[in-house]
Amino acid sequence: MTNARTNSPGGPAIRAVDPWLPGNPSTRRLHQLLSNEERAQLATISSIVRFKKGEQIYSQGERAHTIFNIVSGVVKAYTSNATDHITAFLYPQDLVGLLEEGHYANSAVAVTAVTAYALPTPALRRELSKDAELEFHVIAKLCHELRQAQRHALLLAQRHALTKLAMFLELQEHLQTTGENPVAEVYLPMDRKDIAEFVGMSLPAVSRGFRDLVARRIIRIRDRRHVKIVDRGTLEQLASRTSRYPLQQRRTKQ
Amino acid sequence: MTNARTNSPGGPAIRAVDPWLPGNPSTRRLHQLLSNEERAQLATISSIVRFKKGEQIYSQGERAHTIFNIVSGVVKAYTSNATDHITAFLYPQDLVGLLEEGHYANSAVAVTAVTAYALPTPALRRELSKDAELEFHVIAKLCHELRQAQRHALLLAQRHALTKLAMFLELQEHLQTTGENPVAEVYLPMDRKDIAEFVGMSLPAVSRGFRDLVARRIIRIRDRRHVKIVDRGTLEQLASRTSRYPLQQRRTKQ
DNA sequence: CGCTGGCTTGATTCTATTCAATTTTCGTGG
DNA sequence: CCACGAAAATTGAATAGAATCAAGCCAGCG
Repeated sequence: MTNARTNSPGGPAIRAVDPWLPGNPSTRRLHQLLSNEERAQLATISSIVRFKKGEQIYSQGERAHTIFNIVSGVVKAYTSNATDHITAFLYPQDLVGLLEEGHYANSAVAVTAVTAYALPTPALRRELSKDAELEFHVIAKLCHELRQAQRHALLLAQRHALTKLAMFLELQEHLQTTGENPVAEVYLPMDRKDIAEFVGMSLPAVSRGFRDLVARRIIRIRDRRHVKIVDRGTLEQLASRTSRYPLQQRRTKQ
Repeated sequence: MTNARTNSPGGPAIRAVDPWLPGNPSTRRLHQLLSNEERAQLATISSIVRFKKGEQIYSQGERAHTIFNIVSGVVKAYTSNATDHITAFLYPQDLVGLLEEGHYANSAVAVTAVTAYALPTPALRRELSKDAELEFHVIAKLCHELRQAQRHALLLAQRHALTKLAMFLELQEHLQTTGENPVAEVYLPMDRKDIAEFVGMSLPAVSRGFRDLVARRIIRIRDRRHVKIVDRGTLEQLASRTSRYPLQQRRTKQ
């Protein structure tokens, strides 16, 4: 881990859907929540750190002094409790380093080369307590991550390999969509094993899944890490495939 | 929904593990985070609401004006997107009513009779912006819910019915543990179908799962909703059963 | 007392896991 | 730059386990 006490392009940034006031549920837009002033303010207490591909960022249970804010690159967060399980893939403008009583609640590894701001928790706390607006932004981000985790859970609850993979691709695409343009290709920085651990299936099943999606002309694979969605209609249909035992309507008294 | 503008026993309360300063990872204690003053303060902007068993509390996509803080009873949060899927069971001192751009991000139904504080979001925002400490507590609670969601995901990623059920029982037991005493019996307020939707298996599979746990003398079932854990050792072993394809160790450069 | 809804159980089918063998990719050193 | 070796990914065949469909059971309630 390289550590250089430099303030750099703009300062920390947080990307999320604002839970509070705004608009209509279909337009769900990701915003950069911090103002330039806030970013500058946070920059004063943060330092830039770099990690090589595959490098450990922190480990579960370690004393936590730092929260990270990704500038570039991709990080995976995982728990190695029983079966290895990837909790989330984290992209630029995400916060990494969830705490639990002053210790990290999961582990994190750089999937690609990563640049990040390191925010010392005590200084961060101090900064937050000075600025309610800033604190709101953190709350917004946490709500966002919570929803994200719930979508992940929804994915894991699916029973068909293709459904899971379809949802996975849509998730990744969504994460990579900045602003308007709906990226031509989904970029998959992680390897197949990581995907398997994220979607909760075996590695061969992931492999077969991709093969089948290609065979059915739903996606095209340029290269292990670049997937083009050819037939979005069918993909969405797969992703929301409803086939679960008792589809008897649920009652709602009153 | 009965609505009575009364301030009542103590005011809103939040239960969570404090992410920040404290202690050691094994002791992980759930605290009541709000001081009496804070609770009183929140009580002034909140009203008490009651829901009957089975009553809808809010629905996904609705304009959200209110966040709920459970006083007594149990709530289930779910998405009905594709396959029905229960996101979480919520207990007293939890916050319900996750927002996304001013709309509810999921639906909620009372599993038992429920009493809750209704906190109007604008007033809540105002109150929060006046009090940084209070805001910290909300952040702490969100971190807690996030971890909770990740545990749920870990459960869903398991492939064996018994493993899922074992984890489920431990989760519920943990939620019901107040303070020191490790409750004699786990109380399951939800029906088998709810459990099925939470753990991501079919209803018959849940039924068989419980039957097998009983047959193997790991639990005892007094009544549909009261389960006693007899052989905690084996249960934990099941819950952390490691059987997943390529258990080759993962490398970590540097 | 019989009905209803939640729950259990049985038989079959389906799909992903597993184990194993093979191919491809990629990084490294000659 | 190419050749090699190791890691990643793919593929095949057999198996295990849960979903599904369907029938029966039990408890609570009018």
